[in-house]
Amino acid sequence: MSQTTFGKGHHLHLIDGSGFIFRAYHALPPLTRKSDGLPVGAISGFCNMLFKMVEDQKGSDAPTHLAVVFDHKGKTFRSDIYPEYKAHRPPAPEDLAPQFPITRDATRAFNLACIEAEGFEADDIIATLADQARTAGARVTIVSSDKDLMQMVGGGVEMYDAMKNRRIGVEQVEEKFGVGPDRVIDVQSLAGDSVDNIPGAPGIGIKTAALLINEYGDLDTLLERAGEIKQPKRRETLIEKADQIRISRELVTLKLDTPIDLSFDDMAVNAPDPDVLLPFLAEMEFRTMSARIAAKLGVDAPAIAEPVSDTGPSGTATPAAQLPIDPEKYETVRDVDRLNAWVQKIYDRGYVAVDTETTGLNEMIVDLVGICLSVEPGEACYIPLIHKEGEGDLFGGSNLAPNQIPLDQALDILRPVLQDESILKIGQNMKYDAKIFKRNGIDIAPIDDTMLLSYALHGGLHNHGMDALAERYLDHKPISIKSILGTGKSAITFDLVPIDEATKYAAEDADITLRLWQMFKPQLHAAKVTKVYETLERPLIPVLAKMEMNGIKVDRDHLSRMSNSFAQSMAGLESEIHELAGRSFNVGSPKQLGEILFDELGLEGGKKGKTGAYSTGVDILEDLAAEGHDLPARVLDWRQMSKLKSTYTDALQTHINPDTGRVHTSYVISGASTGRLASTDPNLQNIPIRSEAGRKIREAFVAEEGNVLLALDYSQIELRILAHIAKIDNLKQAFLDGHDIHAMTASEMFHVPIEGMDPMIRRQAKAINFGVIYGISGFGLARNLRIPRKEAQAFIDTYFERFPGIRKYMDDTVAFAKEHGHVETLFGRKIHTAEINAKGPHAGFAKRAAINAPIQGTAADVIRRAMIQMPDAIKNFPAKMLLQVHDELLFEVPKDAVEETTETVRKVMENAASPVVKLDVPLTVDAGVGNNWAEAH
DNA sequence: TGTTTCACG
DNA sequence: GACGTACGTGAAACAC
Repeated sequence: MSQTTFGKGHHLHLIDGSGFIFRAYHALPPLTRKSDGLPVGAISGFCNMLFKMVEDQKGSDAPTHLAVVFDHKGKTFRSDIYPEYKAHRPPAPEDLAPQFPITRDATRAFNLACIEAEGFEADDIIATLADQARTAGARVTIVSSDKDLMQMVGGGVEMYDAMKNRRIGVEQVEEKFGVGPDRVIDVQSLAGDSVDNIPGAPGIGIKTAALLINEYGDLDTLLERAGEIKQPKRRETLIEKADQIRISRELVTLKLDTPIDLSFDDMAVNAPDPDVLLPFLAEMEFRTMSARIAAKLGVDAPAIAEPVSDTGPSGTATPAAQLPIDPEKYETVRDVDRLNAWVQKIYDRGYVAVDTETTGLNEMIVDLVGICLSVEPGEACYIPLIHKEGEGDLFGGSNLAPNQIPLDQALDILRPVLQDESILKIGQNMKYDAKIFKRNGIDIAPIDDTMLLSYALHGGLHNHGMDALAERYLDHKPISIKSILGTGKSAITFDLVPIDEATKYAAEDADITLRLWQMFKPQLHAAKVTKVYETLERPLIPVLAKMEMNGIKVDRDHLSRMSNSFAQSMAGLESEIHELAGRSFNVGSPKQLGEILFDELGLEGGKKGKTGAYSTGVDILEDLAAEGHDLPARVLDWRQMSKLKSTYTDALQTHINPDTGRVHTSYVISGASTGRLASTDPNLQNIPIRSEAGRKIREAFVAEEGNVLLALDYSQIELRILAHIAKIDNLKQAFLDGHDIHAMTASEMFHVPIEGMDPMIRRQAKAINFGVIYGISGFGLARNLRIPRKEAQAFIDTYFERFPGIRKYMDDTVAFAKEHGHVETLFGRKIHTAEINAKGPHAGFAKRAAINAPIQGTAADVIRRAMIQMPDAIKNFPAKMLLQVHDELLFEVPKDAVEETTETVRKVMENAASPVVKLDVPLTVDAGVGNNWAEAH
């Protein structure tokens, strides 16, 4: 490619290299070079991003020119203007600093231009180049998410946020700043920036700034005419702080004349030179990346010394993801001979990745369509079993496609190996496949689950679905199921997919699963989460599978009667509401309701929310109702009925399985970052109980004839765990003595006797106790108790005085999170806290989550342990475990076995923490029995 | 598809 | 006095 003159027709990419590095550092788990322990996580992420940029941009939109721009170390000219500029920035983390210079080497190794300039920030260089390129008539894409660069957008310059995969044009800038790119500087000068320590005008944020600029045209005019502003506070601020605002403008204005010693021709895109790039990657010991990039460049991967570590049970596994993923290479197994050959491969290897394909997502209903296997990366097969083809007959049935092994015959061949104790079966979300196999007469065991491996390793960092894992850890985007099945009404089921196409999709899943397993399994030990995975995750799979298949009986008629009654009440309320409003409208629309309440009826309690819509949540409506307004009170009643009807009485009926007559939920083991389970389709963990009307819904959950429902729940488990973890002696003692913990708290705080205590006082103490678990704040407590914020803060201060251990626990936990990037439960479960070092409003959020996680997570671990022991503990009883609701287990038991079951289950639950953790407080369990779930509570 | 509201622990 | 805050979930309806 010959470059003569840079300009029209060219496309320049300017990459914010420093931004890339920080994002890579914070987004990825720490990684060190095996040979000498050099931290290389950020470098690895940086290289991956560079490579991705180069690879992704090969289309017509490809850059013709590209430069990676870095911040130069040391002070910039902005510090001379304003010494406080970025003065509060902490130094880079210790394990990041040594990686900075190497990222420059990496850039050059990829054959990309690398620019930095002393005394200037990367943003200035980017701005200067973008401006010059724009003038020359070229297109420019700035790869960065830094809002300071938004002033450059327009006239052929766009930004691209690589993390969010989002282009930022003039429209997006207007969204963010409320003004066009040409006025961004003005708005920033007024709003300032706490992160960079740009003062701006105190009391004025982006919203107000945009308002002012839009009204007066530009900053100079605004400052000139500041005296005309109506609001006294604003007027004074703008007059008094005019100099400060002008300094802020200097700080936020990017330089368009930064000295740059490269020409555009130096930035022309050229392919990397394998002889330069691969030795660099080898030096970094990036094994997987070297292999992948070598493959892309069409050369052999360099040899890198194998680290001394076990890669799996056989110890001879191919390193994960070394081969490119090529769906064309997978085999379709169509006859018994080939299937037997695969079984032999499995025995030779000792483990196999397995994936089932079905006609849908509901494991209790769907049919098994096919099975995929993989024993080695890149080598996988699909065994189609009941694929259909042709037009089908008049009854909607279709003909079985030819050349498929009959279902039963295939299962008979696979059964021995799938049940073989010496063969490990690996799956992604194995609970699903285990249930499918169980319904087809196969008890698959032993098993490993890549979803749960990832959960144990990376809990809190990201979700653990296969697509996310493949993209993040294998840098591969799997074929989407939507592209195979279509969407919406025209979607088909998997048995209707042509077998050739099905093979590519399905076998790829098994291939990916195997690669993920080869990557994750050896990491458990180093991450110190082997125990977590082996005792809290993996053994839960069969327990939950059994519970879910048990299901719970639901009385359809009861629900149906309630639906009718709710419908009637709602109709009555609706006409009342319309009359009060003076016109008819959709009561279910928060937007319309807000307009009626605040615009048409003129009630107080204005706007909020980022969309600008009125907020009409319970809090607001209750306040209005308390002031004596009828309409909001009626709406609250209507809302409650609408919720109960749509979410429960109506929806639950549709979840009754026609074969079993019962409702089967599905628990997501890796759903909650803390270790809690999540229940879906339907969610049986949020069945109403707090309100009288809602409670009736629990009556529909019933026991089979001759049986009763038995509910056992931990009493105050989170507060007990808090007392233990934070070492609060008087709290511990109260639990040991069996005292009313909220009354005792109130007594300690307000010096009132427990006997004859005012219920209001106890209520407040209770709110504080719960608040502590959630990472208390004056604001939150004030809102919860509906008291002034000052009072709430005073309560909290008193609380911390009386229980100083709590303060220490909170501070220590946040400090631990900041240092390690995660917090831990008493059982060693790690909950990563990626945002903990974030700035701005994010920070408070992350802190509270970090404070809460060890408490909520330890409680979750305890009940997991109880559940895992349960099948063995009750194996001689005719009892069935049906549901888990965070601190409660629900059983279905024949009437005559209730007492012995209760005592056995109670014992297991109360002792579930030991012997691993010896709690200083006893765990106690309350039990209830009844013909339905409401009675059992 | 994202937002709002509300059900639970 | 800038911003927005109790922690963890899932589902349904509305609005775009």
